Amino acid sequence: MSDVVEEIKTDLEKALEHSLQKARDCGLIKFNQAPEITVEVPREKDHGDFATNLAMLLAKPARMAPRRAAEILVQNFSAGDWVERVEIAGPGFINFYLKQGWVYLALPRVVSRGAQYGSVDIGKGRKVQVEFVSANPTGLLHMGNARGAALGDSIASILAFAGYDVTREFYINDAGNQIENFAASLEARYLQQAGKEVSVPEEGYHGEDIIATCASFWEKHGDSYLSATEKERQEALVAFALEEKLASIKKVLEGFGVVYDVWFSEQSLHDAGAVQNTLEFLRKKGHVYEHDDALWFRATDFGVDKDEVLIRSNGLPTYFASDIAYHLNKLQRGFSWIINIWGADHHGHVARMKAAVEALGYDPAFLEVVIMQLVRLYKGGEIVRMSKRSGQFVTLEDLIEEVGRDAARYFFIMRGADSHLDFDLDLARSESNENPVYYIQYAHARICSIMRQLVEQGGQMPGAESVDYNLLVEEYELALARKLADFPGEVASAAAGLAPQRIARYLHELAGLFHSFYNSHRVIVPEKDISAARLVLVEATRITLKNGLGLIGIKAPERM
RNA sequence: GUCCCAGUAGCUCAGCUGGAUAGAGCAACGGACUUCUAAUCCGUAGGCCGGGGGUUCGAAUCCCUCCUGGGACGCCA
Repeated sequence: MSDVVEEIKTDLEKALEHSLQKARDCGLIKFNQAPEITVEVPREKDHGDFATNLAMLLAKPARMAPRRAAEILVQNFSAGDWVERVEIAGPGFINFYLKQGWVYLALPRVVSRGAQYGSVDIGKGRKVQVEFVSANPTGLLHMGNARGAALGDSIASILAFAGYDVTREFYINDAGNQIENFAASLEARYLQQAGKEVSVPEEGYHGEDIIATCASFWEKHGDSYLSATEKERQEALVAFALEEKLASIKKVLEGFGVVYDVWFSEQSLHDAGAVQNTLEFLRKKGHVYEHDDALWFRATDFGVDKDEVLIRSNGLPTYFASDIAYHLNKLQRGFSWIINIWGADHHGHVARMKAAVEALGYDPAFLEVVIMQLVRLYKGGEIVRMSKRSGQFVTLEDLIEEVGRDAARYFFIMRGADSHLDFDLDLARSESNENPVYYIQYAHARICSIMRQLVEQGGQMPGAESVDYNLLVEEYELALARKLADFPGEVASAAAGLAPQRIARYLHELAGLFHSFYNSHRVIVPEKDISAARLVLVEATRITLKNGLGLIGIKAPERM
């Protein structure tokens, strides 16, 4: 247990429970059912270190004025080691004021847990899968994919740190309609390469990357596929292009700090007969029907407003059909929490997919879809228009090139998934005080600099257990230590809410407290004892900053 | 028309599983480098939390309704 805040909360809750029981036994207070006892950290510092609203919750069942209930509770309250005084305030809050040193309980724990500080076990090893990006392997990664990558990867890291058994997965849409389209586009470019007058289909892929792909195909195979059948030619082109595209996507994502555990091919589901088997299963369960030569899923049975086509009248299964097979596959692999990160343009798909999960005989709550709102790119104060048709858009690769991996990742996760993101390229690129990423990294670099200074002066890091923390009495020292103690709780909240932006905000606040401290006090001072205590304080800060930055995939530089 | 997301300081947004006096960054203004990194700090100013109703001891937070902006509503994915 490294969460000092949680420990004290629990202790206080237990003490309150005893107090309540005692008061009831003495007949001072009467009620049928005890309200839930919770201790919270008040927003206002003046309201103590911890507080409870128990007396107010008690007012109704005990038929008693809340302040009176509070008085009884306080009179029967036996304080633990750290409680200095208890006060009743406002409408009936009970505020607990702790002895100053309690915040320093966290420091030796941070140091001893090191890279593990902040990890919690709310997951208890539960198997969770996070599927994200899953971009069409027919093109380049765009800003939407980039946001999905940053969000999905950070969520996965946070869940892993919170005790879940996490699998990161990329679903490769290498089957269906868009592959037909892809094939036709590739073929057109190939034939153009051979000097023929062919145009890329209207609905095809017009990007320049396709031309480049065809050029490398031409280099390898020359005109040997001119005489082949259309089918052979297209298959060869598609196989070649998919391999090249996937390798490139993988490489770019790795450059963005995103590494997957599983790359799952949609085509493999068709090859294994999984799509057919899934449809057969649904048919047996009576969830499908035929209409207008197509096969439909009766989503309306599960409260969805429209049914959905599984097999088109031309005999080809829809994307939805293979997606159901894919989700069945996920469930069969033992994931009891499946998180999909989807763009807002797919939100209509959510209810249907949940209905499908239910139709398959699983709890639809197993499936959680994080819908992220779209990204608008700004440059020079104006929106940068992205258009697939013209092949003109900013790719993830361009973005990393232009603003750097760390700034890009920070900007994508500093807002909640459900808020529309205006990505200001100029701001992200600026290496100035306008850029919050550097603010956090700078705090880390500054601490590293202190450590270098320490070594240069022949000093060394004191043992965290041997330090007298009571020497840390300055306001900034207390605030910093208090903030460090919050980290495990922040990780738990971020995991529960799938909210990496909480980590970003936390780190920004932590860095801010450090900078304030740094500007008012020196760490390495002639008084050895104070120096030792401060060294542990900043070392604990460094560890926490590094761990937190790791969760959102941002580097913690030692120098800047 | 139906559904989803958003509406909080001049700008971009936190806070939204209900708590006490609503926060941060940027922008504005005034200060701080002979010191372990000034990519920093200190201070000032800035608000009918879109409008209206309701639930509650208590609402930015929950419910209803209206307004505004974005998105989705295909035998595309």
